Amino acid sequence: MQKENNLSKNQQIIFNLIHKSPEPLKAYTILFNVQKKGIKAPPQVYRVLDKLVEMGKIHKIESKNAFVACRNSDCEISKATAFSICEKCEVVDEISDIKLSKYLSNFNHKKGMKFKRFNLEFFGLCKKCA
Amino acid sequence: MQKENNLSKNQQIIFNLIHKSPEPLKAYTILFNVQKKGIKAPPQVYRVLDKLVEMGKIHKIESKNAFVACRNSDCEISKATAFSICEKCEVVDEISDIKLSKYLSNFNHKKGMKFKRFNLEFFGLCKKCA
DNA sequence: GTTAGGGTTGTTATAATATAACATTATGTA
DNA sequence: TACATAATGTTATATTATAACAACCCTAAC
Ligand SMILES: [Zn+2]
Ligand SMILES: [Zn+2]
Ligand SMILES: [Zn+2]
Ligand SMILES: [Zn+2]
Repeated sequence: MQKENNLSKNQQIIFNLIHKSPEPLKAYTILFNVQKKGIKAPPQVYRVLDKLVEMGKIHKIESKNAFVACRNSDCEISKATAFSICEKCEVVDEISDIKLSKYLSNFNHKKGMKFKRFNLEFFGLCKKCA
Repeated sequence: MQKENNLSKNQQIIFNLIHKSPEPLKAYTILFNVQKKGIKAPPQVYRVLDKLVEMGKIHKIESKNAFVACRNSDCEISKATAFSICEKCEVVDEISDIKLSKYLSNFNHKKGMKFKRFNLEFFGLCKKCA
């Protein structure tokens, strides 16, 4: 089994790349960037991405089909994620706001559905672009 | 200019299809279903989908790349959307909760970003599947 | 040490989602 | 009419993601 924080070779390569990127990375951008390290085909990238998401090391920005490293002590394994996204410069920040997270985690659906997880994406203009 | 609630031919065809569907529809499912009505190519579908989203008549469920009709008086032109998604049966419901909507619309990012729009997706098990 | 199982990797092919680019046709309005 | 704008039609292609199968590397049990 995978020891905590002990990533396999490909996982380490791809996580490093995402972690040091200032912006969300798309799967094929990642592929292009790791081909010199021997990762040659899409399935290799997507497998690692799936695994890293599952571990809470990265998150998928659904509206952009792109991936960012978790900046928030691995987000309880990705159960509660929130992002701000600038519509102009496309900068993405992970929001870590305990109150917001608590509020949403405790939100109860009228229809009695029990939530295990949420993802929230805010859009607007960042300070620089406003 | 487009009069309110006055959709063009293709817009009407595609909106009707989505509106009467009990579940989110994907673009190519829509394409398949409207080919007998003369809409033959992907760009025709995607153009209409973009327009209907812009009008707030439908919403895109980003995590599923699928579209649902707005059940909530057109959601202030899609500025504030929230959905519950069952991870087992995949049923999707639009959440209309004034308090939640107010809370999120008034949420202010620490970094001073001014939000214009948000999308929230909750995941869990619906009553039937729980 | 051998064997069996799980996790990871490598590889080819293909499926599914989405857009570029350009020509044409309708609709509203000056 | 004549112009502008929105909507449509069409071909080709780009982008995102998965299926399917073989090989390899651990480690734990026998
Ligand atoms: Zn996180
Ligand atoms: Zn910006
Ligand atoms: Zn709505
Ligand atoms: Zn269900």
